[in-house]
Amino acid sequence: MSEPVPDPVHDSAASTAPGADALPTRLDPAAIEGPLFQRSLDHGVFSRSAADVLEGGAEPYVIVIPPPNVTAVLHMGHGLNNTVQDVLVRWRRMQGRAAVWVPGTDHAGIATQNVVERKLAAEEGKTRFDVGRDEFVGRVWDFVGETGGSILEQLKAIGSSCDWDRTRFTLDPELSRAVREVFVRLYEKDLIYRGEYIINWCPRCGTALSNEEAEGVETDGRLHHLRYPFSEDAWAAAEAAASAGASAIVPMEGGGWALTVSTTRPETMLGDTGVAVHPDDERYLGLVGKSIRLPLADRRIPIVADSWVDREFGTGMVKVTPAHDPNDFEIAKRTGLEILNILTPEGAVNDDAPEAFRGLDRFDARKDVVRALEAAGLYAGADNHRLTVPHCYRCDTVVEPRLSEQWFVRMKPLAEPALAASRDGTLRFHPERWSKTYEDWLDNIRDWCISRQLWWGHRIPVWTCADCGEVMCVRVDPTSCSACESTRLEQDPDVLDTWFSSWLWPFSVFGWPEETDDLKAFYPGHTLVTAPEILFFWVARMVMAGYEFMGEAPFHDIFLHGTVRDAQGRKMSKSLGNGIDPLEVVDRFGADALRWTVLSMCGVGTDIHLDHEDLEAAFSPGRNFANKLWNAGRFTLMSVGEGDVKALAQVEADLEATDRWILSRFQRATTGMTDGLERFRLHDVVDRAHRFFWGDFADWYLEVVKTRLRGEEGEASREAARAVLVHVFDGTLRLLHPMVPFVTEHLWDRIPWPAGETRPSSLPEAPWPVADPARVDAGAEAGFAAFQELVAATRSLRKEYGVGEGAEVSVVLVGAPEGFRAAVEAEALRLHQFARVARVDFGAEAVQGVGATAALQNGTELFLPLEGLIDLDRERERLGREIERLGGQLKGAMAKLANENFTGRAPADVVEKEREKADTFRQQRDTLQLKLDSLVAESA
RNA sequence: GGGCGCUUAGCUCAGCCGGUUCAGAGCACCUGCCUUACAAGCAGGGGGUCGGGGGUUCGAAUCCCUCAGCGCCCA
Repeated sequence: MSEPVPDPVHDSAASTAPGADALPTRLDPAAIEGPLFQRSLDHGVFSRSAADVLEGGAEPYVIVIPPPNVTAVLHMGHGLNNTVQDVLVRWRRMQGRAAVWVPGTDHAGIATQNVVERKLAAEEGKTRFDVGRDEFVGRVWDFVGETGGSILEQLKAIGSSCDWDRTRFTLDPELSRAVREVFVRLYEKDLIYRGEYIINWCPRCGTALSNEEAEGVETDGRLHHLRYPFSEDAWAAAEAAASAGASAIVPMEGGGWALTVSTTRPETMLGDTGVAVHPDDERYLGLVGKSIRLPLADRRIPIVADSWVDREFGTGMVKVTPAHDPNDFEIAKRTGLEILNILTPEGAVNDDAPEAFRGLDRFDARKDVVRALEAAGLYAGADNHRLTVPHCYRCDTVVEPRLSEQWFVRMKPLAEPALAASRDGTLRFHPERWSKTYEDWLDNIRDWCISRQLWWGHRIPVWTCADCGEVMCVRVDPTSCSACESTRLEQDPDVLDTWFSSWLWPFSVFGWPEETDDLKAFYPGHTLVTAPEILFFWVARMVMAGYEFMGEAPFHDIFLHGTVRDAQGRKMSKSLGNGIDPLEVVDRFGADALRWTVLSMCGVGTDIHLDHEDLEAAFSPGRNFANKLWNAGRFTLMSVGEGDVKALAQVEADLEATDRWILSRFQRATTGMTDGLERFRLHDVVDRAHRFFWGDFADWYLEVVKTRLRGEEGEASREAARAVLVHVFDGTLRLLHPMVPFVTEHLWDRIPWPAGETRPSSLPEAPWPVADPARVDAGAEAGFAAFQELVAATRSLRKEYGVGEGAEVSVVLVGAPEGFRAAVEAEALRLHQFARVARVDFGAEAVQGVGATAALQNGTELFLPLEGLIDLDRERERLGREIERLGGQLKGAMAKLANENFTGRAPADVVEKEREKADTFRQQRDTLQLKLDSLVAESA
């Protein structure tokens, strides 16, 4: 059930009398959020055109969304990421910027293909090869058409104010054209090349991966020691080496000698084509050039020297498997060793290996090889060994290093400007420390393997002529060979890494390579918001692409937020089942609650812990805040009432001290929050908002004006209070709107407006407050702080001695400074309201009699006569404790002031402050000491 | 092995360039309140020698060194 959303400005038929009419006592987010969001969409509040910038002169503010996978389901990581972006965008929009937040999705090659392959297997028992490439790709499109992009709808539920008309998909024709253009340009510049190298291969996905996609996982493994017998011609050299102390060389039982090599992957020995030692390793010098007989395979392989070998590791001799290890591959290239691939693409032993092992999965082969070596007396045991094993980042299968022909991007030239941008401050990371990680990666950049043996993605635009072998990389599909005009052309079957399209996102979404108005208006963008996990995958590469194709960085501020974890600190994941569904949170607590909760935990560089088993505990702070705001709004609207409200300027003369106080506090909140947003300190922003709205506005100001609003203090006072209330509440809603957009907008719609003042079209379009220095009133703040202290001290004493909350008391203030006395007299009514003080007396000397005493900061003795209620011993004890505490403070301050080093070296204002502190401590202590003395005297 | 970060109240975290009554918030806890905006609330309260040690300084939770524990990234 949703109540109709009044729309005083856009909808001429709407009620012309906004107000608190029948707001329920509790906020019902489900009733307001959907309709409000729809209204903003209907009025195009989130949309900006290039003309706004190019013709209207608006200053742009651009964020491109980290595109979620097209098949993804919204999780809390998205919830956090998009809340942060939305806060920034809504804030800048209110500041008058042409704010454009571009949404969209990523085709996610491997992930999406996996989903459809599994579906195909489950529903029809078929593989993609059974249905064929065209049919399969068609089915992926069908699947994406049905469920793809639903994550974008889910983003709307949390209030994401994207420019939804600009929604893009990395496989859209325009974006695909950008990918193709980039490929051809880089190819023409010789920055893309094809070559045979060891790449990371996922046997389950059946494709190459980039280095970044192979995630190292620390694993407890075994380091196996294998014995390779020397060929007969090497026995003499082996014996010499052994007697020279080479412990890795041992005599064989049946005669002859063997060496020892160590490996964590024994099955790879089937593909060994050599053994390497360090050229400077004197132990093995005589062996280089000799050969061994590779067990099981019964091949003769040479011993070579290569300086890559680490003399200290293991025996200092390493087996060389060029087709299955990147370092070994390099050794082989340098030393001319043969390259022998012994694994199939699925990770099983192939027919180039000894027959006994063919067809075995790599892990079974590992066991069998060990067994066979054992049987041959060539296994020398194993040690426990901790190692890092690469896993496929999509399916977690152990990645196999594999020799294969793939396409690569030469990264070094692209990395240079991206590196310089960080070093010279063009790019600013928040938190700053990530710049180091970014720079380190770019500094040690390696070429990027971009081809994937998949069907879902951008197909590599390279054709080979079957007749003459000509290779063509072209922007438009060729029909005949450019060299021999043959029409027998074959396109490279592979597709490109998904990141090869997302690295273009900041400009491809605006129509590049066309020179569009959008591109002119909205490139470069401003802020990128993401998690550190994709710093290399995406952020660094976007910067590179930005410089290469647009000549400048795609954004300048990079905000990296933490990871959402469960209560035990584990990353939320499907497999652990510890995830939180943001939509469930929205249903139960509202989008505002979700947003506020997440933001309040968004400390700089910290992860966010949420208990998936107790959503109530996790999200109640946000819900409670939104509800508090709701109720403060209800009260404000009800007490301001229906009649005309004056503008602040009209009640200037009638402003009271508390009005000046809240206005001053509001200026400080505005300054603080704006500053926090500029510095990406969202936790601070939330904290300041909370302190101002709840601590100042709701707890004190709303209470203070109650009697005035009821007209108990005259019409002028009432009108001033109403004007201030409306003014400050309007400003408060504006300050809070980026964080909690729904509850603020619902309330703001109902605020009465002073006649003659222009009302903004809607809260999302209302100008962000700018602090007015003229309204900062230190005197009013100090005065009200003293009043608050008096109230708190009185309440505390009342509680301490169990005075019932309803019971009235009188207080005596002894030694009150003149200004304070006047202020207290002026606020007598409020003192009654806050602390049930029925009567205040002022005295010059300590009052005799039974009661409780506290010393205020200005030295005033607060005395609460409590005849019959007070326990004198308790009061003496309490005063003693207080005196002792103050004495300690005083002693500390005095010691500092007595220290010439302090008075001489510390800044004058610090010394002065210390002097004031000492005076205050002394005054407070003396006040209480006098009181204690009199109590002691009395009981004596 | 290299790099980055963390360790502050029972829990999650603030505390930015060293100096606001010997450290703050939320949650949790204790006590009292359904006071006509709000019990998703109000009022009051307990709880921390800021991981250990050393140093710089007039002054350190804050800067430096070191040790211990934890986490992340890269090889």
